[in-house]
Amino acid sequence: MRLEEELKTAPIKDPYQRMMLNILLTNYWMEDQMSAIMKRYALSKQQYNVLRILKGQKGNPINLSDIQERMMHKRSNATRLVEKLRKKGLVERVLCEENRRKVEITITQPGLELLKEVNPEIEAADHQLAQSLSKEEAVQLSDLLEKLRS
Amino acid sequence: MRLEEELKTAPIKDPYQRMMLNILLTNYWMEDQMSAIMKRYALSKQQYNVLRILKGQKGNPINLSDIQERMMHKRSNATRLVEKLRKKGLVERVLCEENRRKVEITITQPGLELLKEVNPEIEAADHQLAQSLSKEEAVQLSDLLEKLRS
DNA sequence: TTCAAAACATTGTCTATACATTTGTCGTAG
DNA sequence: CTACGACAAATGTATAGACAATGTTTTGAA
Repeated sequence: MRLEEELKTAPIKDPYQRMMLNILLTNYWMEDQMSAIMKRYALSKQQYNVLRILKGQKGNPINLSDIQERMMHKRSNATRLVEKLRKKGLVERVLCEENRRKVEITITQPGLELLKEVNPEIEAADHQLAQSLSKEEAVQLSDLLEKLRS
Repeated sequence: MRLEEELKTAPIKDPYQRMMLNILLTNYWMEDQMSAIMKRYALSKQQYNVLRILKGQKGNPINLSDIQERMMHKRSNATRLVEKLRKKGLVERVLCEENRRKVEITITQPGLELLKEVNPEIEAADHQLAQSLSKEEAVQLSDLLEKLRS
């Protein structure tokens, strides 16, 4: 949907500024949809993000600062995020013995099972949201975004 | 920059999910940069957003629910946002006499002057951030995003 | 005419985020 | 061996955001 129409604003002439606003708006649009799913599982998007990172570890523990590095929102507080996941029994914290400054985090069985439930829904939502684009267009969009960030 | 490299994750095969993550990541990347500018003017991104909407009104007042409708973050709290801007003297609130449920908001002279200072910086930042894309690519990216949201 | 519903805005509360500071641990130069 | 800087995590605090509940004013149908 056309940016100006959606924001009910006058035409934005500068193509770069228009692109930036389009990215912001699309992001909000996506988060709107996604948060509906997350909410049903009582996960914030950051919590889901962390769980996915842990799953990507395939059983290997990872410490807090490495989690933080892999999160999108670098500024959010990994300690408290993980603590919330721990209280729900989705992750485990173990003090690292070799280097006691570090804390190793692993996903638990219940955490894995939760992901097994949530992931297909997310994937379905991704497809549903993206239904107006072909696969080729999706690839093209990724390419442009990656070029933008380069 | 390649998504997987940036998130230090295994290859994401599904092109739609990859695109979605790319949008999220690009958005974070942009907000990171933008918030640096906003902070120097002590404006949150939503506050800036509201000021821009008001400026787009060209002096005509607009009420709170119309502001909310034009904001990207529909869920944020227009009352409190505007109240913060009012405390800084950037906007004015007048109770609408014809329909006393409404409150009319207008941008003040200091508000306009602040925008006159901030906008060029934002525009410059937009261009600087987007320097790796041609104008044509920026247009193409906007088109794809708008098609995605259609 | 009246009153229930709708429209607008405000307020309250809980959680998330940003940012700075503090605490505990390690490595190493002197 | 020890003092200091760097590192990793935890904590404190202020602000923003989400969401529900509430308070007014207007509207429109019975």
